[in-house]
Amino acid sequence: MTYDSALAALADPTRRRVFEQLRTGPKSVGGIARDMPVSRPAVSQHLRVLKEAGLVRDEQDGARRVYSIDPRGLGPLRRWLDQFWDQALDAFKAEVERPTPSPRRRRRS
Amino acid sequence: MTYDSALAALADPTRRRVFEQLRTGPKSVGGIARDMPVSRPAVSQHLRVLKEAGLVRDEQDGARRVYSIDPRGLGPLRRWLDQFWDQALDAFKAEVERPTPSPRRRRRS
DNA sequence: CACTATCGTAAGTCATGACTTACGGTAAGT
DNA sequence: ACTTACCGTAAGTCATGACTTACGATAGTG
Repeated sequence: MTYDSALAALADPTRRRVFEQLRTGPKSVGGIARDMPVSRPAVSQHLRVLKEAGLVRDEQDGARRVYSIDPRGLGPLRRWLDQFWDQALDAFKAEVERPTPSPRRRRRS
Repeated sequence: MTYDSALAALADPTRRRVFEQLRTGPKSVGGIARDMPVSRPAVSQHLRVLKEAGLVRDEQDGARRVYSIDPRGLGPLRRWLDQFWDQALDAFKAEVERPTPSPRRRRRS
């Protein structure tokens, strides 16, 4: 739900690959696992983490279960990153534009 | 350097807290560790990971070592997130607005 | 020089989590 | 009803990594 669970979920490379497979559209569990080097239960577990992080949604379709990206899931992470980016840029700018080299003592040539 | 190392680096809560402490400006290792529940060597190790991910820079200042955020470090992650955001939204939109199975959709926003 | 402050690294411990196989449960086809 | 396809969960294994303490190296101070 928050940006930290999204970060934790997207940190693992395998899980991120699962997530990226949904970028083109909804997909079933078996369809995802077919293009991956891990077992199907592993994919299920990754999807569980992604779902708990609010990044994907699931929908029953007969015997299959179709997963798709929940676009709102990336919102918090995006906002956190943006805010962070702005503040970091400001601090960096202030650091660069500083006229006098340093208020530190000791500088006797 | 790339978005995956940035994701891995920012996934850990403690390391993210170290990173967030630099948001207000440069800080020394001891200064960071003073506001954290872990030891100073732990902070050093976290800073090492952050540095290898290109998220922070370090500068020697006497006996101290001052760390600051490298604004360019968040670039790849931001770009990846944006691209992902757009594509996911398009796929989601096409999925919702589907009166008939539409073939493809190009970017719009 | 002796002493202190600041920091990085090495080594070892320990919990977390990413896999596997095995199993049970539901839906569709014959 | 039987068989097949699809999927989630449980349990167990094993590597990764986040800590700790101990130590050494360097810079400033008296």
